[in-house]
Amino acid sequence: MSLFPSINEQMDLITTGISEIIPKDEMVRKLEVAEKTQKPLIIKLGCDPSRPDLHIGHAVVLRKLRHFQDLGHQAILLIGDFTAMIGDPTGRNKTRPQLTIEDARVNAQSYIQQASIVLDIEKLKIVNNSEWLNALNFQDVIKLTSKYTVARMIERDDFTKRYKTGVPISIHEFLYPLAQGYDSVALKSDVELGGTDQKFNLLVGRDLQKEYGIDPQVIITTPLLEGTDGVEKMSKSYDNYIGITDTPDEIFGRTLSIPDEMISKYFEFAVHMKEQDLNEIKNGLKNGTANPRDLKRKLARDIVSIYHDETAAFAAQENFDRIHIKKDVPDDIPEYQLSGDEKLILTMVKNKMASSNGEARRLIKQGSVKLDGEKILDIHFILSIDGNKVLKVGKRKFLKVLSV
RNA sequence: GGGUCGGUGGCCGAGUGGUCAAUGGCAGCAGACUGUAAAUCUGCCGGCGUAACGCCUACGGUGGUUCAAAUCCAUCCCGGCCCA
Repeated sequence: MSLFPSINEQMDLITTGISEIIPKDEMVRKLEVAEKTQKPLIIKLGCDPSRPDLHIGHAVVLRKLRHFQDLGHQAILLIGDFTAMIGDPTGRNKTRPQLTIEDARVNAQSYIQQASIVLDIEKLKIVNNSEWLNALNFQDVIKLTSKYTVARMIERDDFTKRYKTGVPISIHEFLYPLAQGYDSVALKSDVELGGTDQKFNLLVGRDLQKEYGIDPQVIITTPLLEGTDGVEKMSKSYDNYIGITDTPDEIFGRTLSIPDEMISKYFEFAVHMKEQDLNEIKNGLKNGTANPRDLKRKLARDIVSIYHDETAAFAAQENFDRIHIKKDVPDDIPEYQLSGDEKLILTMVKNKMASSNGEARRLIKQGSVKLDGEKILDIHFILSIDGNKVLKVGKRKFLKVLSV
């Protein structure tokens, strides 16, 4: 009995939902060796604990790692606690902030917890790269740097750009790809996963393994999912993300806001829909038989279902309809106990419906504040104790004001 | 080490003695519209108290000149580029 499914079956799963696999025949060869020796392959995925908030864009590659777990291989989640102190320059036009090891630790815990929604945490091996990178002495580092040339390093787009436009590049940033590559040496990884933006770093790992006399890793890149704006890659800094830990209402609403052209890409990579169903959707969109609105609602429900469950998905849809279509009040809204007469402005600031008194006034003047459906335009309005009321600010901030 | 240019609000970037809480863009927020939290248009967009208005805090740090400084001077810190 083999530990693994057939090579073909494995390759089918491995090659779905990815961007590139380099080189493909080596992947097959490694699977053959695994089959022969009955030893699982070591699959490495590095994570950067400088940003602990996972979104469904991260989930694309996490799910790929999960695929390898499901095929019986050894998945390793590498926490870049050491490299976080360097700061990954990838895709940046400026130096990334460097973290302290303590920050990195705390973030890593949160990362792992969120990742466990996607991964089989029981079978997952988690390692910190400080384990071996801390142990390197200066001589080791020099040896490591001697394996790579400046010319190859500045080939990288982001470095080239920064160099040309006079944005500073610190020497330590050159060390990041080398450190990440050294991780592959230390782990003797057979495969390393990463987003397409990680291609350079992944390839460095492959090169370094060769230099250190290790069978070089295959690299698999997954596409970067665009954010809800459909343009920039999903990222917290663009505020176009759907967080893994977001509430069902948030996930639902944010998903609906993606541009129509993104629908099938989201089904493919965020939901990992089966090819057959996916084709159906693509065709429906192409020849106009499918309504993008309905597809998007399904997409939103599917995504909520992944990170919560189906019941939550339908509840979120109902809430959404109530607020945006029927312009009604959602189910659970925060409550606030009024203890006496209070200026409306104060209530708004206290309940974080406005960030300052000035903003609260502005909101009132702009006619975005409603009390029990009635527009309040007087910035001096006083909330008094005469029964419970619902305060609405903007489109989706609600507060139940209790007064007894 | 030398030369030179620069450090402005969340970000980018104008401003070079008073009319500057500081043009413009991005982001953010609100309103209208929409199948949508998208797109578009309009408005707002440092803080505090208002009716027009006032006050406080801000233009790398510190100290100065001046009735008056983001703007001038001194000094320090940080960065880019060029030369060595």
